Amino acid sequence: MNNNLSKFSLKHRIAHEIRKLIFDGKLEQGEKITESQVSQDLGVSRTSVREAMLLLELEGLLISSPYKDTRVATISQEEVLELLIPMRVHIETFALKKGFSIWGEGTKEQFKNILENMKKVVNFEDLSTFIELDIQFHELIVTSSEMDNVIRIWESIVHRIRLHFLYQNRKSGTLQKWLVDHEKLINIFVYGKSVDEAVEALRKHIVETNIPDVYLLE
Amino acid sequence: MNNNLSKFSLKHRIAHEIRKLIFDGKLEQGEKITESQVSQDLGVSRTSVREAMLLLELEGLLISSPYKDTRVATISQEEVLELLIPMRVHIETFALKKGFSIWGEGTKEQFKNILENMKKVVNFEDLSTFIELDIQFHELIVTSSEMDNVIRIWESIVHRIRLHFLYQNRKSGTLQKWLVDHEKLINIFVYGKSVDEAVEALRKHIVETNIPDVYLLE
DNA sequence: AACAATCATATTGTCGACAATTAGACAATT
DNA sequence: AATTGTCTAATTGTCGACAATATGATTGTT
Repeated sequence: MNNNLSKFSLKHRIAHEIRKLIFDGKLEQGEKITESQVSQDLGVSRTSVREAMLLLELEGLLISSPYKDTRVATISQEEVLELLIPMRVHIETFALKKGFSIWGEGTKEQFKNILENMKKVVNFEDLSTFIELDIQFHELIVTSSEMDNVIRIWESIVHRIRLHFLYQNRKSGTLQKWLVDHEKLINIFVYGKSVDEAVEALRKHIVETNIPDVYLLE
Repeated sequence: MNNNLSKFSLKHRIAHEIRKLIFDGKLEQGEKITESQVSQDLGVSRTSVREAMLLLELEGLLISSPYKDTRVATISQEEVLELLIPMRVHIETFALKKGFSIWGEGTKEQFKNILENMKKVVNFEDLSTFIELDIQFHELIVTSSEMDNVIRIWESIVHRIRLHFLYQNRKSGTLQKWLVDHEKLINIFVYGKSVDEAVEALRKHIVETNIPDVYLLE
């Protein structure tokens, strides 16, 4: 736990560490995770780990029942495609509607920065980092709406979607396409004038990047 | 904390108690709530109260920032009407689609039981109890889908909607109308054959009971 | 061998104590 | 008078220890 640039409380930093283990594949679906082990590994007390794991449970990343062991969640494709992604679309378009007109130059710069960073990593086919940037991008949409609470709800579903996405291990070569997609979107956000156009573009972006073609045909 | 018919862990029972305080108006919007006070009042340790309050924070019922005091959330009508209720509609209709065809007699009995209980309290104009039954009704829709996780997401938004609803202090005399509404709905659930019909009826029910007429006109 | 009762171990649940941080009262400085 | 610094009280954050529970191994009985 060298991560003491604390701005977040310990439980949040621990939760972040565990999330990273899961997203990096160090912890697999259904694998057991115990409080004391994490506690030892990170050199913090079990109480803090408990609170972190409670957070993760409510994000749907961990599953636990009283006195039984805690495990990394398994993801149901049905749930992700039919429930979580539509909810995510609703949350992010809501945030965009509220935020679009109040964005200052600072926010627009942040969008452009994320895009620049994406361009930097696209050639390395570093999916993990790219996904991290994608999350940053969507998180910015949510937080810049300045609607408190929305970020909380967003977090309660987005990590599960991300996990589903990772387990799909997509074929390589799609990063370039994905980058172009983000570039178009950010241009509409930064230079566009119409909220409705931005909202529609975002909706399309989320659906197309998350739902496999085969599923859309049904 | 006489509530030791434990089937739920202590933190869940404590969270339930605090929720009750809020829904019964004993704790008002923006009012401060401290861990040690609750801990003393209920005769449990602060650790358990902390975990309970973390749950409530993630349900949007409490607000806290590091080392600062914790307070009962204030509710934004905009958020409830434009974000939470549409999300709720999506969650419950999803659950209904998944559950409708697998419901056994037991589930149908439970729906009928809830309706009977509603009939018993309708004449007392006991809004609080009626809302409790309404929650039970909708919770049954969600849990009987047998999709794990859905209940978790549902809980992360429904309590906030309920709070908004309570603060509206509606005029009396509406309970009878509300009962009839539930009766129709449950009949469609129990005796109806078409999922689509049930889904559409549920959607209509949620929107109509939660969104004031004035808002719909816009 | 099959089955049930008992026990051991691993893990989570709960607790009280101490540490860190904040906000407000009060004092010192300009 | 306004500002700045210092103390104090209230509150949240973190910790290690002990209690309760579930699971699987072991033993005993048929």
